[in-house]
Amino acid sequence: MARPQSIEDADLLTRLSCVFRDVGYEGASLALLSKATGLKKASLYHRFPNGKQQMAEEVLESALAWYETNVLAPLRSSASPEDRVAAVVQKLDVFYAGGQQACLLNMLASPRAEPGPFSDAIKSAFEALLAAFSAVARDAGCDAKSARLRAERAIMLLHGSLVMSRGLGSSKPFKSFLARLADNLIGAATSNSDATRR
Amino acid sequence: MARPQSIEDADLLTRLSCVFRDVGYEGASLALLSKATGLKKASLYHRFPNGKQQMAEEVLESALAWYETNVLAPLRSSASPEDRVAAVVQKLDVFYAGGQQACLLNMLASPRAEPGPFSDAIKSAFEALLAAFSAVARDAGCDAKSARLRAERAIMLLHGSLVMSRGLGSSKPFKSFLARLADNLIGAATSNSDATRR
DNA sequence: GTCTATAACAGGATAGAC
DNA sequence: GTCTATCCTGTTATAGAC
Repeated sequence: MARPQSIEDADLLTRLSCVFRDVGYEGASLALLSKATGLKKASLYHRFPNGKQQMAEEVLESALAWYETNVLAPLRSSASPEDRVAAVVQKLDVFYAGGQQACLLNMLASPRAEPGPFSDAIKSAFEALLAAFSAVARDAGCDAKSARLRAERAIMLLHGSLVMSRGLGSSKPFKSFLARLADNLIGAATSNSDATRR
Repeated sequence: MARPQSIEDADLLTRLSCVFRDVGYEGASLALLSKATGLKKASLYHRFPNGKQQMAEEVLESALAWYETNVLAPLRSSASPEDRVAAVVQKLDVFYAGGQQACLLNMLASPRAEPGPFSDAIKSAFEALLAAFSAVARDAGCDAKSARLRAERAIMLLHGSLVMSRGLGSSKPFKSFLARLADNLIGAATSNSDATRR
């Protein structure tokens, strides 16, 4: 080609992602996105003909692909539950930059129930993580019901810790979540007696 | 006065609050705020000379006052820990409309660490809730350290359940959080042995 | 593929009539 | 106190040169 891309697709999406995660969809102006990527607005439109919405869509898609590879797949591996969770803890720490980067699922969520261009992707992302966490808890000895409860709780703790970290301006809540994830998910899983306990 | 207010302050703040909670600060355009309140833009500026920021500030202030009266004060009352938590569960269900309304602490939070006009209020709101939850856990028999961990966990679960409810378009996660709050906060509080457990 | 320039519009904010 | 009308800036989006 005459003129090469001045920035690779992957890098581009990463930089766009940072903006959306920092300020959300409405807050992400083209000026901001342009500055973050080093590309002028017109160049961004060349890469993303449908504008900001397409950028957010591809950023989300890319993030979910990363999640699938680095979080969901390891959770489904044949390693021991302990090893799987330990690996995922590492990846989550990277993905959320130690609690300093918010989650797109929160920042791109739609008002109340329904519509929004991202609702479907967000919903299925939650469901996929729920299923993957449930599976590892079951493999650790939980019955189906308590495994699902633990998975649900783990997701709540993940997102809650991110919200709290952002609100307090400290990564401590997120770090604390990571430190306790294994225990929450697969600790003392005696397959019974925990459906109604903490 | 010649012309009476067409809407009372409290009602006005409630309606503004709904918009900010639904779409966040950036997403809350004056057009949206105007439609939600029935007041034209100029009228909103008459009530809030500093514009949108002042609206958000007063909405936040008002929400925190409600929280103080209906959540924090009951948590500090002299009733039994069980009764205090039960009362708060009721109030939280109302405040978050059964999980259908997001939390301002999440929707008004600033990018990354620092600045933002709401950061300080948000931070101290988290700290106040942390202290109040801790106190009730201590009164239920937890030692200081595990009480604080339980309080932190409860806040994570609260906000995580709200994020999850919004993402899934279902109030189930929030309802599930409410159902387990008492157990998480004051269940089986034997004052020891739970600092490193789930 | 990237840029400068600009169009078309929405957003926040104000002036002044009633 | 509320309104209509208006201003100005920032935002999204496109055209066309290089």
